[in-house]
Amino acid sequence: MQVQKEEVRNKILEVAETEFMKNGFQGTSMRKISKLANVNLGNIYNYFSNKDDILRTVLQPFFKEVDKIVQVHSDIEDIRNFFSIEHQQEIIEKHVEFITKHRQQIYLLLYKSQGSSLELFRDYYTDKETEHFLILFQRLKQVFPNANTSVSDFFIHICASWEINIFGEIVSHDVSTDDIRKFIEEYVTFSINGWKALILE
Amino acid sequence: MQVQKEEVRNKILEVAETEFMKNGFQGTSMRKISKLANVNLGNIYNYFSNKDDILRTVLQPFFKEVDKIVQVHSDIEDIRNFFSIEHQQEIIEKHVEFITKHRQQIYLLLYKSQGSSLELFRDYYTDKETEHFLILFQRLKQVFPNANTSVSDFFIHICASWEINIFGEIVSHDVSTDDIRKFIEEYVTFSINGWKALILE
Amino acid sequence: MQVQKEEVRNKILEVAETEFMKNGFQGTSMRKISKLANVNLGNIYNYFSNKDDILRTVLQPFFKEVDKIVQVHSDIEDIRNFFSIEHQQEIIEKHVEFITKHRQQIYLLLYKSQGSSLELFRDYYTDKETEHFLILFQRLKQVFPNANTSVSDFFIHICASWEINIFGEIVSHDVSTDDIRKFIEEYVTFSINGWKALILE
Amino acid sequence: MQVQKEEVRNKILEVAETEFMKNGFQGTSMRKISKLANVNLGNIYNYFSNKDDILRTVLQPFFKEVDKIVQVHSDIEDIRNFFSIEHQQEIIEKHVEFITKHRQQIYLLLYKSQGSSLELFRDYYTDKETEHFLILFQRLKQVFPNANTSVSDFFIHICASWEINIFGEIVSHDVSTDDIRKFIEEYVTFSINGWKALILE
DNA sequence: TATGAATGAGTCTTCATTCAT
DNA sequence: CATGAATGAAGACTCATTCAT
Repeated sequence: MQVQKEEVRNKILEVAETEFMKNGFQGTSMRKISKLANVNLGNIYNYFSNKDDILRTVLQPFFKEVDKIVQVHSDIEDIRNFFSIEHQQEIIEKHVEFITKHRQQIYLLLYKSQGSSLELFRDYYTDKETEHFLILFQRLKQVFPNANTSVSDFFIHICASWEINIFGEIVSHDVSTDDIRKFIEEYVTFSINGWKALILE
Repeated sequence: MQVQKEEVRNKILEVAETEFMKNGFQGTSMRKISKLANVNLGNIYNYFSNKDDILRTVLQPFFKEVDKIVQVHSDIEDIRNFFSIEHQQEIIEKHVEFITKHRQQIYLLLYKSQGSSLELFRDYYTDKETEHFLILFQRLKQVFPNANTSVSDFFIHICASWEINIFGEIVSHDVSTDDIRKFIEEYVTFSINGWKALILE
Repeated sequence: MQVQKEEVRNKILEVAETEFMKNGFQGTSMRKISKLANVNLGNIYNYFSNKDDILRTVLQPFFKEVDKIVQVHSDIEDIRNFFSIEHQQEIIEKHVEFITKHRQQIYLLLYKSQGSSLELFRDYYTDKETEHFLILFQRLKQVFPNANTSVSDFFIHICASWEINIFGEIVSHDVSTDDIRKFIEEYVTFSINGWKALILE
Repeated sequence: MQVQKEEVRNKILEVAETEFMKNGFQGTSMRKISKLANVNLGNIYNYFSNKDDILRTVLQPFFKEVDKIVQVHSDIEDIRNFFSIEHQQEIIEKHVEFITKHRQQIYLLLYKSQGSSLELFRDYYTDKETEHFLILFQRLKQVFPNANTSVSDFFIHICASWEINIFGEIVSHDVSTDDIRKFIEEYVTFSINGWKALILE
C-alpha cells in the first residue's frame, strides 16, 4: 500500500517534470498530467494541493542544494587565492557537479516556469549572486588597497547574470562532462584575465 | 478611411505589445487585447490571422533590423583591427543603439514569448551569433597563423549566448545610457583581455 | 439580430429565475442554465459576467422599486393619522401591490439566495425597516408626549422583521388578492390595537 | 473503546454543527469536516451514511423536544385562561427556555439547511403551528359562542409563521435573557390586545 | 469593415461517496 | 474501526477562433 502510493506520487512528479519541460508550466494542463500518469484527475489533488505545488515539489531536491551553492562564495578565507586557477577550478567544479546533477530542474526553472510562483527565481538568484560578487569586492579592496574596484554595479550584475546564463546554456545543450571541463578552463582563463585587466591596472 | 484602419491596426499592436510584455504571450488573451484596444474581438481577425500573427507583427520592425546587426561581424575587413578598442567600441555602440531602439521587443522576445512560434528565437539568435564567432575565428587563423584557435565550440557558444544575455539584462533593467557606456568599456576591456589570454598565449 | 439577442438574454434570465427558485442559487449550476436555456455555456458569459450577475439581473426590476417602498414610511407628515385605519390600509395596499408584482423575486431573495452576494439582503432590509420604525417613534413622542415609547429596541426589530416575514409568507403561499386584502385588515386591526396597548397606557 | 468511538462520533457532530452554521449545509464539505474533526474522511462514513445524515443527527436532540413544544398549545384545559397574562407568560417562558437551549439548532434549521432534506422544516413547523392555532380557535368558539372567529386562515398562518420568525430572530441576535423577557411582555401585551380586537368585537 | 453572438473544448479545482487494505 | 487512495462527475469560468449579419 505504502509502496503503491509512492509509485503514484512519483509517477505524477515524473510526468509533470517531463511535460513542464516540454511545454512549460502554463502549457501543461492537469488533465494531461492526469492522462499521462494514468492517475485520476481528482486523485492528483490527494497528492498535491495544486499545479504550482507539483512544480515546487518537482524542484524541491534542487532547492535543497541551491542554497549550499550560493553560500560557497562566502567562504573566501584567503582572498589572495581567489585568482588562482586552482581555486576557481574548485569552485566551478562544484557548480558543474551541481549543474550536472540538477540539469533538468535548472532548465525547467530558468526557461519553463512562467506563470508559476517560481517564475521570478532567475531574478532572485541573480540578485543573490550579485550580492556575493559585491562582498568579494569588499574583501579584495581590504587586501589589495591599490586595486581599482570602481567597477560599475551593472557590470557586476551582468557577470552574476552571466553565471546563471552559463548554467542555463549548459543544461540546455547536453554538453558532455569533458566538454564542460574544457569549457571551464577556458572560462576561468578568460574571466580571470578579464578581471585582472579591469581591476589591477 | 485607410488612415482610420491603420489606426485600428496600430492600436491593436500597441496594446498587444504592452500586454505581452506585462503578462507574457500565453498570459494575454485576445479578449483582453480587444477590450484594451477598444477594438471588437472578431474584428481583430480582420487585421491579423491569429494571436501568434499579432506577436510576429509586433516584432516585425525588430526583425527587419536584427539581421543587419547580426551581419555586422562579418564585415571585418581588417581582422588586425579586431582587437582595437576603437573597433570594439564601434561595434558595441551599434549594438547599444539597436538595443535602446528595440528595448521592448528584445525583452518581449527573450522573456515573454513562451508558447508562441517565436519562443525559440533565443536559440536561433544564439546559433547565428555563434556562427559569426566561428567565422571570425577562421579569419583570425588566416591572419595570425600562430594563434591558438582551439577554443572549444561550446565556449564560443557561451560567449554568443552571453551577448544575448547582456542584451536581455540591459533591456530588463532600464540602465541609463551613461551606465551602458561605462558598462561597455568594462565589458570590452574584460573580454578583450579574456580573449587575448585564451588565444594569444 | 437585436431581437434575437434579447431573446437569448431573456431566455437565460427566465431559466435562471426558475432554477434559482427551485433549487436555490447554490443549487443551480451554470451548466444547467445553459442546457435548459439552450444557450452555449460559454456564450452565457457574453451576456453576464458571472453567476452572481445573473441573479442580480434577475432581481434588478425588484431592486429598482424596493427603495421607493422603503421610503414610504418616512413620508409621515401627520403622525396623528398614523393609527387611522385608512392610512394603514393605504400603506399596506402599496406594499401588497409591490409584493404581488414582485412575488417571485421576493421569494428568491428571502429564501433562495444563499451563497450569492445578496444573501444578506434580508438583514439589510430588516435594518432599514427598523430604522423607519425608530423614526416613527421619535415623531410619536413629539406629538404625544405622554406616550410610553420605552418599547424595547428588540421588539421593534421583531416587528420590522415580522413585516418582511409577512412578505415572505405571502409570496410563499400564492394567496389570492382577496385573501390578502382580508388579511391586511386583520393585520392592521391586530397591530394597531397591539401598539395602542403598548404605547398609550 | 466504546468511549473512544463516541468521542469520534461527537467530534464529527460538533465540528459539523459549527461549520453548517458558519457556511450552511451546502457550503460545508465533507473534506472540511474531516479535517477539522481530525477524523479520516472515509471513516466518517462508518458513523454516518451521508452528509444529510450528519445534519439530521446534529438536529436530533432538537427534534426530540420540538414536538413537545408544538403540543403545548393543545393542552389548553381551560380556554378561559388563554388570554390571561399568566398563562401566556407561562407558555412563552417555555418557548424561550426551549429557544435558549436549542439556539444553535434552530438557527441552523431556519437559515442554514438549504440543500438538505430538512430545508422544508420551516414550512413543516409553520403548518404544525397553524394547526394548533386552528384547534385553539375551535375551542374558543365552543366557549365563547359570540366570538368572532371568522379570522382568515391566512392570518392565522401568518401568526404561526410569526412565532417561528421570532424564534429565528432571537437565535440570530444573541439577545440577553433579560431582553427576551422584556420582549415577551411586550409581545404578549401586543398580541393579546391584537387578538382581542380581532375576536371580541 | 465592423459587430458581438456562437462554438466547443479547454482551464484548475472540488465534490460526495466508495473501496481495498 | 481506520486509512487514504480512487472515482467520476461536477463546479465556475476562459480560451482562441468562427460566423452570420
